[in-house]
This record gives sequence, structure tokens and C-alpha cells, in this order.
Amino acid sequence: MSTTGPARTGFLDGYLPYLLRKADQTLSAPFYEVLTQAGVARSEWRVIAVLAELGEMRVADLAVAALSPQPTVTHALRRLEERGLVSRTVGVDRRERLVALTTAGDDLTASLIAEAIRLEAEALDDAGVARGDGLADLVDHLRDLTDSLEARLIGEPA
Amino acid sequence: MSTTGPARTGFLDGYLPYLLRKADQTLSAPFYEVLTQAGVARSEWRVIAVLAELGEMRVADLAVAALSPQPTVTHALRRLEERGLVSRTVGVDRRERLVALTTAGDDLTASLIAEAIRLEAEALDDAGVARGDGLADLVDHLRDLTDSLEARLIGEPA
DNA sequence: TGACAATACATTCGTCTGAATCTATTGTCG
DNA sequence: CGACAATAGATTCAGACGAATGTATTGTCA
Repeated sequence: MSTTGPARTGFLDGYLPYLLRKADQTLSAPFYEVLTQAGVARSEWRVIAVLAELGEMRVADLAVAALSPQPTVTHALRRLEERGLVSRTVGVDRRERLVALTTAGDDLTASLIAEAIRLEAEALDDAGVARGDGLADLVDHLRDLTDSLEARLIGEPA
Repeated sequence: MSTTGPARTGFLDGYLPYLLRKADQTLSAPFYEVLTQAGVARSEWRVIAVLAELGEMRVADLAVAALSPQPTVTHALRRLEERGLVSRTVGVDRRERLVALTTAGDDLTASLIAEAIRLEAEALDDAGVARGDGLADLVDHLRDLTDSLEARLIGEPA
């Protein structure tokens, strides 16, 4: 019923990408300070967060999961490797590079993920968003939306 | 109860910023090609879209509305001004620069907004997202979330 | 097998981004 | 009025970003 929605006259207030970006930025702002503190770029964070969750993987798959273009991931990997946070090994198919977190990388990533969870919970809590209420629905909606869109892109030939 | 959500074991699949960013990217991808075609950077698009909606305004307010840092907006404005798409005039308070779209800028922006709306509708349509169904709820949830978070930030002193 | 297409990733190179800083202007209080 | 703090925005500069392209390796088919 959207309880008398507040005047959605304009374009931006009804444009999903704008709302999504705004929500992301607002939610992420505190954590970005943590990243800056830790000397981790945002593209690097996305890479190590994926590696922590999915384990060793190829660069191309990593790029998809990290929501980043492949060259951006390669740049991030070079920096992360220089800091000893990830390792790259040649795969059976010798074109492939299998990327994984080192122990140091896993430690750092684990602590960052813990901070991310803490800050997200804190923000949602302070904002009075009841978990189990609209939140689960929101998450489900977002997943549904993204899944549907992806399914569409796959079915689309050249 | 989130109707038997599909195995939310991992971190990323339950992390809102990740889901928000993923949804944004997936939804925006087709439109970004339009922007590239038009030679408009994404930061520039955010600026002119806001100007088209809100009219003449100060740089600082523009930055907030465009979800971009102030230097990024200033850079974008310089490029847009060089192309004759925006104008900058000194305000009564002579520290202020009042920014507005030129006629050419308004024309271009109007066509881009039309494309954005068209592509968004097309994507949501193809994805089988029924407007009036989950979509309105999603939009409302996002607005509520962002508004609540913003309210929190304001109440937070140094 | 040899040649060509396809794939995986790295590299290049120009552009964009944004933290820190600077200049210009205005508010404020003695 | 005069000095200092506060504000608006421009600028600097180092680095991230990413489109285009290059290199290495593998698949495939005559």
C-alpha cells in the first residue's frame, strides 16, 4: 500500500539505479573509512571479499563475482600480491591464473568482513530498520531483481 | 519469514551493499552504453540529470544530489561547460557559483532521461518484474532505508 | 600436423576520481 | 573598522579505473 508515498513526481526519485546507488553509498560510507584506514582500495576489497567467500578461482570468474571489469581486477591483484595478500598460480590450462588469499590475506579479509557486518548491523539498527521486517523482503527483492535481469542478459544473443 | 530464502549461507549474498551495487550495475549496463555513445561520463550524467530535475543550484548542493564528491562535480562541470551544456554564474554571495543547464544541455539531458526511462522499463519488463507488484515496494523500501540512514547521520555530532 | 579462431589474462595509455589543499569571499565579534 | 573563523568552490596531484589491445596458450578442423 506504500502508505501515501511522498510525492514521486520527479524522475530521480523513481529511478531505481539512482535509489540503489544512493542506498549503497549511504550504507557503505562508514565502512569505506575503515578501508581507507587499512590502505585497501574499494576494488581490492571487492576482490578479497569474493576470494574469502569462494576460495581459489580464475581471474575471469573473480571479475564477475567482484562486479568489476577484468583489467581492474588484474590491477588490484598486482597490488594485493605485492602486499603478500594473494597468490597467483598457473592452472592446468596454462592460460589460467588461479588466485587465492594467502594466510595474511585471509586474516585481513576476515577482520574487514567482521567490521563490514558490524557496521551494517549498526547502521540498520540505528536507522530503525527491523531485521525480519522489511529488511528480509528488501534483500529478497534485490536478489530476485538481479537474478531476473541476469537471466535476461544470458538469453540475449548478439 | 522470507519464504524459505535460498540458502543465505555466505557473506556476500546477505550483504546489502553488494546486492545494491550488483542490482545497480545490472540495471544500468544498457544505459551506460548509451552514455558512452553520447560521450557523457557517468559523473557528468549524474550532474545533468540532477540539474534537469532541480534546476539552477549551488555546486555543494549539486554534489550531494548527484551522489558525488565536490571535486568530481567541479571537474564534470568544467567539461560540461566546455561543451556548452551547462553555465556557471556568480551568485549574490560571490563565493557561490549557480549552475544551470543551457538549452543544448537541457535537450541532451531530456533525451538521455527518456532513454534511461525506456531502458529501465524494458529491463524490468523483460525480467518479468511486474510494476505495481514488488517494484513499488522495492522503491519504497529503498527510499525508507536511505531516508532513515540519512536522518541518523544528521543526528550524529562530531 | 599445421593454420586459424577462440580464450585467458596482462599491459598500455588516456581519462576519471577524490583526498588534501588553496584562494576568494563572507560572517562575527571585540 | 579590523582580525580571525567559517564557508564556497577551484585546483593539485597521486593513484584508480577501464576501453582497447597485446601476448600466450589452447581448441578445432582440414
